[in-house]
Amino acid sequence: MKRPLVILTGPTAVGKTDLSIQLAKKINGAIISADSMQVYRYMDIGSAKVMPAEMQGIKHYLIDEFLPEEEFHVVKFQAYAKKYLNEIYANGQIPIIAGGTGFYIQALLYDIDFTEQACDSDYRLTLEQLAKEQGNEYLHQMLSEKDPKAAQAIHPNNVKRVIRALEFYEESGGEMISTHNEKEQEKESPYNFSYFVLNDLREKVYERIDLRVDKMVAHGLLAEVEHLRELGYTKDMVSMQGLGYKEILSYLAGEYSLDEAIRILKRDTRHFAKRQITWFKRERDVVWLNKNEFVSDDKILEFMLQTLKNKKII
RNA sequence: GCCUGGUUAGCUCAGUUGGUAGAGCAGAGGACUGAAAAUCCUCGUGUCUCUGGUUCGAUUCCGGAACCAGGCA
Repeated sequence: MKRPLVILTGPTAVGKTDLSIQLAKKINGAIISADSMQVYRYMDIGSAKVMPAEMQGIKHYLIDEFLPEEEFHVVKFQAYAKKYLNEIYANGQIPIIAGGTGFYIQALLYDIDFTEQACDSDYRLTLEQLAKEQGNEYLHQMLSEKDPKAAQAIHPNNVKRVIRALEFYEESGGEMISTHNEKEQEKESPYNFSYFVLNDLREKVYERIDLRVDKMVAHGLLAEVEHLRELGYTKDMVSMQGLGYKEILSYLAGEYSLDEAIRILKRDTRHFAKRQITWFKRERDVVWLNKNEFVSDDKILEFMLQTLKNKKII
């Protein structure tokens, strides 16, 4: 018998947080956040983090669990989420994965195999150096010789991904990432799940993003970023590459005006929302919740509950 | 009222020595399996303000009109 799992995701600023809490209250759920930025402490405003006051007594995991200088990534997410999942099942509750990081959700839902590999950062650094000195094509050529399929799939300019493929080959002792991915792609989920994607008309999503950025600024985004800077956090850290942090950091460094920083932040957040939607479109077995097709938020919740009952998740 | 400059893609503007046009931004689509709020790829037909004239042919040259900006009164 597969264990139950509820997923609630969607593009940034559609209203996932509130709905996830409403749902958790109805089904005796506990929430695991699938958000690559809300895991970090001190990053509240810019990440639009769920604050304790909003939680209404619902237990939230993977919020505020890491420091901004720590590296968080899919593999860690998967490991922690699996651990918390067991805890939630043991409590007789239903887990709700809520958050907008599609890659994290995928890793957990299909239990993708990230084989233990020594994180040999020396090799990565060497490759990065090579790319800089010899050019992207050179690195891509290297990949062609080791894993032609991967080379075909990855654009030469996508250096990050070319490096990862080479790294994989090196550290797995000659296994190709392309065949590994093919295998993983065919996996079936070990869970009895419902994958909800909350969405709205594009223009509405964009409007809400613009509004939310203005609110963030009004509520002290600048002070928050200044504080992080004082604590010694810099732009090269993964956490500081989050939307709202990198732009304000650039502004504080004098790279451009505040107005410009805000303009760029809004624009890049819109682009991000679009990418999220693209990701979810590609995922299998997704249930879309288009806000414009419901008369009220209550109806969305009702629909979700019905879907969960039909699938015998609740 | 006069003078000067402008009016070209949703926006900012290039450009065509006369053969119906192209960048940036915005926008759209896509990829993604140990950085994912990251990283990367693809996509540009629009009464070239209107109206006369010259011309085989005008968005491009000439005249007039309208609107916008600045200057002078």
